[in-house]
Amino acid sequence: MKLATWNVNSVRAREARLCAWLARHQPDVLCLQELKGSADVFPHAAVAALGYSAVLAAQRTYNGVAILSRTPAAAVALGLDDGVDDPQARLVAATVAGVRILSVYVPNGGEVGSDKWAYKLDWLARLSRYLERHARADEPLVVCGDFNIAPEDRDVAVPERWRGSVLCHDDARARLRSLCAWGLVDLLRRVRAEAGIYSWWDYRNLALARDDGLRIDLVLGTEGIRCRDAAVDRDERKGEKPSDHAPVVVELEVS
DNA sequence: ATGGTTGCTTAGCAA
Repeated sequence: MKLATWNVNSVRAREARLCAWLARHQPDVLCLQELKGSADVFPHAAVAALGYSAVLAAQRTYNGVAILSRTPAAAVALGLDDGVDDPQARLVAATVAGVRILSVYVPNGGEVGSDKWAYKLDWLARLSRYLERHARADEPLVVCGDFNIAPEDRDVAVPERWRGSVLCHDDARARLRSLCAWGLVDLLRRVRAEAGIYSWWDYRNLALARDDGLRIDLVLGTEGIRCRDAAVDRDERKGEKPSDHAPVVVELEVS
């Protein structure tokens, strides 16, 4: 199974790029984050013309996640389903070809110490509880998306500058480790150990030209998911009107 | 260095 995850930073602004990318790479599954629009603005017809169907958790203006697949998704579920009154569309789950797939957009967190920061840490704890309630570590499961966390310093071009920030803070990293302790591994790190692999570069300060990036888009998998290959499509960050994130592509084997 | 850029929505917020 070829699976990719991509924060598109508005699906409307990225429709042409999204369709071109799908046609070129033809993944079995593509998880999207930051649709930034209600369900009615999603380009269902355009992706259908390329052979994909999409399921989404969407809202106006902010957030929004989707799972696109060539074989239709089953058992679609939206949100964290924990009784919390939370209008933010940050999780969609579906089963494709026997694999349970979660497309997640973890809160950015604003500034450390802010309300948004508390929401981020709480959201990560709620995601851990979601897995405990709705999933099993001994079944094939992928949790992928924009985690807004660089797991380790090797995932950051200039670790000193980002130390203590919302993307690198120890508390956020600890929540991610807790999530993984349930039974998930960072699949890219099963096949690539080197530093210098990033998935997000700020639009500002010529970050891409200086390769001043962070790897905050992750594909986590249970033991039954083997990763044969993983890479970031850095070229997709270049050219006219790119997202500030590049797609992460993994080749999986399900056992 | 509290800047810088992009997108949504209409000047300000979020990232």
